[in-house]
Amino acid sequence: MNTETRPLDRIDHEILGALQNNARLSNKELAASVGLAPSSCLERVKRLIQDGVIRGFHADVDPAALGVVLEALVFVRLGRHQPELLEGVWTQLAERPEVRDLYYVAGSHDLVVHVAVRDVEHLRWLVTEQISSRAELGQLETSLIFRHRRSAELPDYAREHAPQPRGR
Amino acid sequence: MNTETRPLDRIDHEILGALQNNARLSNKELAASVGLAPSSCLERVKRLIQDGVIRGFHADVDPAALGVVLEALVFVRLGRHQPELLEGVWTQLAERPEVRDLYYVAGSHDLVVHVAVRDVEHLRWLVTEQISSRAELGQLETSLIFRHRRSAELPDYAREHAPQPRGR
DNA sequence: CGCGTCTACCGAATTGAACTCGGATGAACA
DNA sequence: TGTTCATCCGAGTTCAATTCGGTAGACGCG
Repeated sequence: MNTETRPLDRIDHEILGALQNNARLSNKELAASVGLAPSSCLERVKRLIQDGVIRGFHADVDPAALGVVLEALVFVRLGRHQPELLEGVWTQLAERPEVRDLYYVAGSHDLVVHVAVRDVEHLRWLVTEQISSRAELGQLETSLIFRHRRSAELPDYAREHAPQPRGR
Repeated sequence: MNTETRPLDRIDHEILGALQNNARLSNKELAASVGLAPSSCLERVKRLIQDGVIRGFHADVDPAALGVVLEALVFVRLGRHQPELLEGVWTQLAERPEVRDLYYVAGSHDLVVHVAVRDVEHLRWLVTEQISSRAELGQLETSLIFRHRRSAELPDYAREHAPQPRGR
């Protein structure tokens, strides 16, 4: 997606910024905030979704309300660097509900896994039974998360150089 | 928030699950999927927001469309462990637009910072000028992110033990 | 047990937004 | 300077969101 499509203009970037902060903005409000008629604004939003620029809309829920009392980062070093091995581990980890974020990185670790668990025993089980056994002999380190903050909005480096809106 | 409030029942959990995956579900569809009338469903969603269980709704935008060509994890070890020092570093980092996630963790690192940058030079600048200078002489390691996956939905450990819906 | 209260439910009615569509406008290009 | 085309607008229609009055179980208490 997002291939062979017209570059985003200033208004598109404003729409993306607004929807990252509040995905429930009504189309009417959104249109007003970017200076378009509702019909025109709706067209743009649909196009952004269609083109894959907007991947989805998600509610941000308090983990504590769901019984998540513990989160951790698990740093994994794989034994041998076989691309096929990585693919398998990646897929299996990505499917686990406890995994909130999965990073494949360069450097002294290979994988960084952000997990949300029920309690300490659950964490122990997850790390030893589910991760360690698949990580093929690599080093493994688990760090409890004391505090975590996630930003809603991505930086927009393309905004400044965006072309002027077309049309009338 | 979310203090001194009735525990969530089965239907609340279903609502939370649905909205995490698609925050733009119409209230009518949502109501149908959880087996409530639209008016009753709307009441519940409002209450969940009011109680802070739902913290917000966010569009998930493709970073590439915003000119993000590089992401990295920066592992920071602070020099001395003074709570006040941490507070200052935390706040300053959290305010930087490049920072997508900020973790304060136990273990061999203190801070893990997920950043999204324009290019390599931008990353160098961010790490040396903005992070290193504030980290008070700690060790610092930067790992490029080759691949990243984020799950939309949190695991729900409270769901199974949730009380039955009340009312009629 | 029987009563009162309370909470969550529903459904009808109203408001308002979402969405469609025909026509106009200005930019780009030849 | 004429043609093309994407984007815009606004009126009209459809349909969802929201309000509100009334009801039915659950619960606590006498």
